[in-house]
Amino acid sequence: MLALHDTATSTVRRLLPDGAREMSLYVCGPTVYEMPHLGHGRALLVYDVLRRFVESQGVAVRHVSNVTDVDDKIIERAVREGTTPREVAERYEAAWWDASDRLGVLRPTSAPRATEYVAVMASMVAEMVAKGVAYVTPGGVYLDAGAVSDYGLLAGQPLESLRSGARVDVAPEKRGPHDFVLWKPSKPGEPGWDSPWGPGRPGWHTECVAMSLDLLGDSFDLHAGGMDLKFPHHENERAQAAVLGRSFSRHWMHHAFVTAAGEKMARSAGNFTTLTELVERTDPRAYRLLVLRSHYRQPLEVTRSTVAAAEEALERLDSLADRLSPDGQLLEVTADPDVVARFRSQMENDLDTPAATATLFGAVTRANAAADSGDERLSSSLGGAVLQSFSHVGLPLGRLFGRQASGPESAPGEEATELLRRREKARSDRDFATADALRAQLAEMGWTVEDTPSGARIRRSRR
RNA sequence: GGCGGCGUGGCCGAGUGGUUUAGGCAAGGGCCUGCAAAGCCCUGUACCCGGGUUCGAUUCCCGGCGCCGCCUCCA
Repeated sequence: MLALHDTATSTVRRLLPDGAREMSLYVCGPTVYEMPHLGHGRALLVYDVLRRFVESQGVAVRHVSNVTDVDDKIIERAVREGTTPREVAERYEAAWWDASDRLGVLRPTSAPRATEYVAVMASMVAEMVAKGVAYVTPGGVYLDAGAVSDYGLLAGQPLESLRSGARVDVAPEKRGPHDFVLWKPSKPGEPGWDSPWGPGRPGWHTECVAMSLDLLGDSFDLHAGGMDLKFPHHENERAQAAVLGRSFSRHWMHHAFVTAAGEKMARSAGNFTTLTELVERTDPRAYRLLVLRSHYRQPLEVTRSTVAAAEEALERLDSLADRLSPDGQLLEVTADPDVVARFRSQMENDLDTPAATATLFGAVTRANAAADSGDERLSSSLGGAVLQSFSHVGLPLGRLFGRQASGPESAPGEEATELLRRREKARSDRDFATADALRAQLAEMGWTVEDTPSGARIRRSRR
């Protein structure tokens, strides 16, 4: 059974009860005011791997992830560009899903937008005001954090030691330093909705509570997001749920960041590479492999060179897949049960994807060795376990799945085919000078030729 | 200032009180090949520094040094 690190208890503990057939998952989604970057890509991949793995074990996943489409940053950008917040949000939401799709990430089962939930959020705020745990000021409606007995659980330290206002001014109307805004007034011209507290918009922390409770129920299995969301965002979500008497998430998962030259990659820091750029430049599966080869709670350095190394590693995997199954059809073989079991138990141990992929790479070597020595049964069962296990975490193997497979460059054109045919002829005539010249010509065109016992094979060269 | 984490061979990245040990990429040697490519085999005496515990520490403890994250919007 899958055990996962839980931020609330700082322990690795079982995620689902025995015999569970369904899992409910809430992942905090993006604020759509800028292009998604590599860090978002890692988030997308980490939770996609989790979801697919759980599903491969026969558990259905209800996966909700929000899109924040009303926010100060969106408004700022719209003002700067002389367009509407709505146009900005639509543009970057489209970019988000496009990048997600290209990474091979499953869409959430629901992806609600903040603007679609304003009424629900407003009534939630009203409920908190009615209960006397929230108060109204000219600068907005605030939740009294003091009303929550265990406020600060996810922060992992005493509240007094938090440096409120150390880096940013505390709003003067706040009664307590940890109080946070539930509803903020809109200035004229900004997006706003009518409310008992005047035209305004909901605070960010209210969004995810409203959506998760509404779509997953009062109590659900897992709430997830980046490390930076632990506090205050997730803490504040908990606070609202607590105050409303809802039990909320049973487990909290937080993943570590992508770093660039050791520093956190962030849109606000400006040190980011766009996800769109990555998936255009490389095989998106390489990024998934890179993510799989590190642990989700450790920072991951993503550079051209680490991505390139992942592409080479992927090449090794694809080669095996093609060797065992040149037509791309998964072989009807018994996947080696030891490899499958080992992979599974490593995955179940807090998603130990580095160990699990190491197991698979070990099986790749053994599968190739078996194939070299003509043991087809062994190589297929080992290789089958590799292909099956990787597919369970969203990584289909074989060059048919590579980026070239879908592009215009995927298949050799007439010219390349003709050169290859002539080279085969020259080789059978033992005219190696001509054969080598033709191979060089193909290399010029970006093709690598491999001679196999069953004839020559051609594939795209790496540059 | 508080809290959390990190420092591993050329690079990325796991892990562990001692036998053989991640794994990938890159590099060198070999096998295979007409030559290659792919594949297989072999090769690196890595664990920030200083103490301590121990028969033995990269792994545990203490003290340094360096780096990063959160406490503000942020995956």
